[in-house]
Amino acid sequence: MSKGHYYLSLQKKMIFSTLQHEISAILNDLYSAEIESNAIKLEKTKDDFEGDLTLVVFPFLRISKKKPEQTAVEIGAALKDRLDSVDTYNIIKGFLNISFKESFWLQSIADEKIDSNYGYLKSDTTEKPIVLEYSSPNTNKPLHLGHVRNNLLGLSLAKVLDAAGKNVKTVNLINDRGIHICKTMLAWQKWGGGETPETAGVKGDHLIGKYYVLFDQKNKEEAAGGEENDTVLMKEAREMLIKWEENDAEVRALWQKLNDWVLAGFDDTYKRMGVEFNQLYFESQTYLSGKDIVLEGLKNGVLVQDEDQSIWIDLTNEKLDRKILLRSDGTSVYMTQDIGTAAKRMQDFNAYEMIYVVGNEQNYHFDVLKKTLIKLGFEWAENIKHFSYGMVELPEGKMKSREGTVVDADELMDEMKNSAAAIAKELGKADNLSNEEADRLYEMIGQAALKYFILKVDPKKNMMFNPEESIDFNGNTGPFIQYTHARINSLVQKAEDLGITASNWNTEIGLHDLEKDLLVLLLDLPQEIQKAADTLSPAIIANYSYDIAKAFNSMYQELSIVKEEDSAKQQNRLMLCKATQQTLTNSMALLGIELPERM
RNA sequence: GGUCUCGUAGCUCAGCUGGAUAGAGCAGCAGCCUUCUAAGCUGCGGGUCGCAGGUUCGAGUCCUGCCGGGAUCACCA
Repeated sequence: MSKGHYYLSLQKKMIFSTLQHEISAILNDLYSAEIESNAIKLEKTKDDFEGDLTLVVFPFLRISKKKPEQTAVEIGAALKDRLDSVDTYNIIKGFLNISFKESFWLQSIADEKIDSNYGYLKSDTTEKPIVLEYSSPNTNKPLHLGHVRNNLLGLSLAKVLDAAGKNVKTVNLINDRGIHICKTMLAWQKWGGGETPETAGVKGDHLIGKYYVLFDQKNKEEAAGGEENDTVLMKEAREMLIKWEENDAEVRALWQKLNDWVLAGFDDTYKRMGVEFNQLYFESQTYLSGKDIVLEGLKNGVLVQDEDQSIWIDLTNEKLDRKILLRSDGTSVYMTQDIGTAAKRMQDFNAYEMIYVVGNEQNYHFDVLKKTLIKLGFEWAENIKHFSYGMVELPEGKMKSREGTVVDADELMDEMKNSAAAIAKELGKADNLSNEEADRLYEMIGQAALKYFILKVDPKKNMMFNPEESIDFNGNTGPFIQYTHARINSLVQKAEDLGITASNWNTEIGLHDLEKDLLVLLLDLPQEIQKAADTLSPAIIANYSYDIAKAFNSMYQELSIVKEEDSAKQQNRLMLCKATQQTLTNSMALLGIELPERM
């Protein structure tokens, strides 16, 4: 299913399928062998060799019964004979490198409409949606670097899937209840002195985070090295939780007030990152769900009950373990809740597929969840996908809230912005900008730096976040791509000022190698989006964008537009610049990154 | 201990699902701004792809074993 041709854009598809078809016919002609045309593999020719596409002939030696070189010569000659678009070919060992005519490439890009929709498929909203859950924070502390990776991945995945023509719905399940909230409530009540985000002058989530830490400190003091669960404070917190569950008016009011502060704080952070959801779920409303399903499963004999009345699923035959679903006292656990919310969400959206963006430390949990749901008879659970991403590590090791090594999301974004401002001032980039324009620009650059730094890494892998490297805006970074865009913008502007305009490609003239490299790359956007959607990897888009920026800058360095004397060439070059600008805009938008006109 | 996962240049990462001489960025060194933005471009140095076997025309990529790092295996969430 994931054959090479599967990912291709219309243009590339035509090139590939035509070639495959012709090669298949040639093999039949020359060696009377029947080979399915889509079984013929073509790949991009490596940079070190001349050519556009390469056919590896080794697999055909069995049917040609000839040496690799000779087989390649025969196929190459026949191909040139049959296809007008083929310019030349060369053979190195068993590799047949095929070059197309420049006019063919120019015609290919002329046939693509490179506008703000280039590369994007229209989403079919009548299709059953893919429901994408991400973020899913606890309301007892502000968002940190780990959440940032989650949020950025979720944000980008939603855009990538949408661009690939999927109907995507995003949801956020907010963990707003439980013992951790009661701890902060208690701490605020005891030592807060009525402090609010307004009086304290801090965001609500940060204020609450302070009390969560304070509770921990006070509790440690009380325990004095002993059992931290046996303190009076912990007892009070547990009592508060019980009151909460009993709907005690006073406790509920306090809980509501503090949660609202936190959620308002999250909203600011989300807005700044560009994170949005189609629907929010709150655990305070869903935490009881799942129980009915479990009891039903027990009745059906899918689940087992121990002597102490606790209910379990036995997955030892699935290479997993036994897992508890209802405690002996009849209360539910995390898994129970997840079973319930999955079923609810399935109903709410009539989902085709449900994707959970959750860190890889929960691989086992989702394995169990999925298999349990399937055993319980929910066929749709086959379409549950745990998008498991790696942890973010710091140079000094893992983030530990107790050791104060947690990187706060808001502070991080501020630092990125400040770095952008400092560098811009040093380089004199902002001299002609108003204060507001400059401020917007620094924010845009800071965001790009952070987002790109995190999204360019394969999501499955653990990644290292080095603060010093993250504020380096040279090389393979978001600001580098933004800079490329700003350069093009300025260039196009300049050309227009000089009366140089272009709205069509001249397909019958020559192309410089540097122009052709860029042009061919631009034609890849649709297939890169498909690939990113299929593999759920924004990193593919990031690396592709970088390749474009690099190819452009190389060309920019060598070839001038305003000085070009051949006006047909000049127009093509201008067209190429505009196409590059648009392609970069479209690809970076999938990462939630905006590109400035100037910088 | 069981299961999963990762190991590519000094550092951070790519490597198109098995193809050619393994590539970028950062860091280091050397060049390029009176000419479209030098947050740029060009070049140099830097590798036993953790180790050992296997599969085949061909392995960084697939299989097995070992070494090393990480995660997970709660009547926590």
